[in-house]
Amino acid sequence: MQINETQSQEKHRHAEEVMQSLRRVVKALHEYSTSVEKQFGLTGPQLWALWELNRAGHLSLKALSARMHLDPSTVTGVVDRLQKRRLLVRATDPKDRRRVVLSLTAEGIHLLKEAPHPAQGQLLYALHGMDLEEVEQLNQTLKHLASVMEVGSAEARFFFAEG
Amino acid sequence: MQINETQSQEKHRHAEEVMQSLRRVVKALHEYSTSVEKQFGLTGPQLWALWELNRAGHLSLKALSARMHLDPSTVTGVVDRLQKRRLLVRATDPKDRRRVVLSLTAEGIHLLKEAPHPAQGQLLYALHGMDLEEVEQLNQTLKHLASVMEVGSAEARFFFAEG
DNA sequence: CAAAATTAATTTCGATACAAACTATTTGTA
DNA sequence: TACAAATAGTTTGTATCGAAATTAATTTTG
Repeated sequence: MQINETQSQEKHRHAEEVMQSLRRVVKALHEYSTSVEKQFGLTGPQLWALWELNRAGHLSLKALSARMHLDPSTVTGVVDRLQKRRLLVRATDPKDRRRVVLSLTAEGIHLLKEAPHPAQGQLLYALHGMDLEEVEQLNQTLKHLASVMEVGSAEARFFFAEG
Repeated sequence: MQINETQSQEKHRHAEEVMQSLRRVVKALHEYSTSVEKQFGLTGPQLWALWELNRAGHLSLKALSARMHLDPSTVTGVVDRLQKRRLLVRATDPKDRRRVVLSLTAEGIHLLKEAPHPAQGQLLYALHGMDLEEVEQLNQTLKHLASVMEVGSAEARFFFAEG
């Protein structure tokens, strides 16, 4: 098991660096997000919510939060702020009165046309400066990483001890 | 410029998926973090701060926030909570009385010995299930991405319009 | 059909995260 | 040396984020 031992240690080292990089990427995204906020008055998540809503036509709050991979309680807050600015409306679904159906207002649609893509210009810009091959690789590997991490929620709790 | 046009569009598509993956990864990390919190009473950032402090012996608040890629005002809050739990102490540097020097208490050192690695078991677990080659690739590409994104703060603001 | 379980959304609470404003101290300069 | 500029840390204010508890409506079950 010599090889596996060594590999495990190497992965350990890589994990720390991957963590660092993820932090840096998230921070860069945040910086870009606040610069957009100054121009459009919308934060990243707010813009993202509008975008998903526009793409789908209308969505329940639960459906929206599923698409955004966010907790409903988080999305409630985001929607609150968008509603306050009259960019979307809440309506009760008559078929199921628990459900809240969200749809864009004309104002919301108009604003979206002027706003940047929510996939974050910072990221677009960065990917622009990379080889297509590298971009595809990144996409592929990140997707793999995400799916493995989602599955491994329970197992991971008992894993760190051996690392 | 046919090829470059096509490449740009493809990168655009990839950007959206990369964004999605990043969100999913961050969420998975958070989920792991809260599961650790239940066992050790420490959040991810808190554990991370202790870890960095232990590695360095002692650090000013600014130095700690630099290592963590976090704003000093954020770290102030994290340190507040750690100090309240007597896991570290603040001391004024006599050579420069603006500086606050942080060091672990015996209790903090003791707790660290039982705690998991702050690089997040979830991530370790996931990387464990991937080929070493893929892990190295991911590390490399993410590092590249992070550095390009950090540099491109200003340029990116004017880039999204053309995307 | 009535009680129990489930589901959708919200509220509350605490942590993270940063910008901007502020205090205190140190350094640079005129 | 006195005054301006820079630096370290904190405070304040706002947004994000999720867990846990809550409310209201629907579905399942006994």
